Amino acid sequence: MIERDGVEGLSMRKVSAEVGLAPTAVYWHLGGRDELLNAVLDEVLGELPPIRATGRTSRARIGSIVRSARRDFLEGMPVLLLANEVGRGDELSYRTQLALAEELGRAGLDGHEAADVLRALLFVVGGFVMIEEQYRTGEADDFATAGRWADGAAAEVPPALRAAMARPPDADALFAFTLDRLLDAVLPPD
Amino acid sequence: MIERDGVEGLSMRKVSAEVGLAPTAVYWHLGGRDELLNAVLDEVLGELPPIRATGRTSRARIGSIVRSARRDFLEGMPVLLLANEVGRGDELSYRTQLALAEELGRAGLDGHEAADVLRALLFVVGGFVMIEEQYRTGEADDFATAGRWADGAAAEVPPALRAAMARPPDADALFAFTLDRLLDAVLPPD
DNA sequence: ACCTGAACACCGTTCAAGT
DNA sequence: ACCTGAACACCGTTCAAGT
Repeated sequence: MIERDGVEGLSMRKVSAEVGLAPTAVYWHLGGRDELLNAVLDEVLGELPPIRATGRTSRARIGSIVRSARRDFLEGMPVLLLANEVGRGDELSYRTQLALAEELGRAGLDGHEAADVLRALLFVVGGFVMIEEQYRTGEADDFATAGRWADGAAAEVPPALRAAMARPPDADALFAFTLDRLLDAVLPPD
Repeated sequence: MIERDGVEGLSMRKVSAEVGLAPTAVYWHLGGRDELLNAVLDEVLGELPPIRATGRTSRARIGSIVRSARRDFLEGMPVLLLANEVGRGDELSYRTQLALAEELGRAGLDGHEAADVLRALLFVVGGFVMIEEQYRTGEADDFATAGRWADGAAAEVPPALRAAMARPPDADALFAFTLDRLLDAVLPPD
């Protein structure tokens, strides 16, 4: 039901109808909507497959973890939104945190700095995914600022940049670009 | 009302009561909830002050724009959530886009690559802000994975990193770290 | 132990009717 | 042109009552 209509599309009354009970029966079993959502999330979290890095260099392996985290989040958006709604978003990323920590250790990073790198990567993934979801959810005219860039405004801006901003962003390419540059700046050389 | 209770705390019936009319009167004037929200957003967008960069080097100026964008978003979270709800999140960042474009041009970037850099910075800011909001909204036990890091699990991970991950993240420091590294990798030298 | 029905306090929205 | 009242189809939740 959450997969189909999102978290906000799940109602106690619909759930109980699907199960063939009165709405109030669910309250006896679980307590309320919040408890139901948490119970669903518990179930989902228990079934997540382990994360495996691919690649030879540790940079490649770290990149593969981050990329697959993004893919997993994008494919399981309803679950991510559910986790965020009940305030347990970080639990969903725990497996990724572990895999990254292991690989960052192998890359020679440790302590405070390694934690910063790990979290920077995680925040960037999470941020991209949530913004991409905003774009996906919106209508066709969602990319409203494109028109303004195409118009003659912004005289101080170089025209080639203006033209590039008038085209909608390619989220995949933008993510690859950002991740690449960030890894450049954040991993030890070699 | 949105400032106080968030977008989801605004209801047609409360609004109309505040104004001293029947709920249905609002429908005659505006059309519905969606139109009301868009009208509010229009008003807010019209009153935004211009963005001014500070600093001598173009790197400093770009950094200042990005930092003040984050500050503005964090201070005006209800407005950001409103803009996202009605699918106009990018309009809220248009002033920042303009300021960045101008400054990136001055830094010698143009065209496709400049657009990538601009959007990478924007996505990172937006992503951080939205994730920080998730943390702010949650309960005290929200940082649930801290406990797991403190526990003995994750044997493959260096202990100093494990200890660092057991402490909750400092969003300000993490953002400064991420922005600094990203600017290193993304701006032309000098 | 498990379930129901009635009830309360909410929603967004439509529409015929009033002035 | 502007507003109201009644109504419809929803919510989450509580609680006394049933078996």
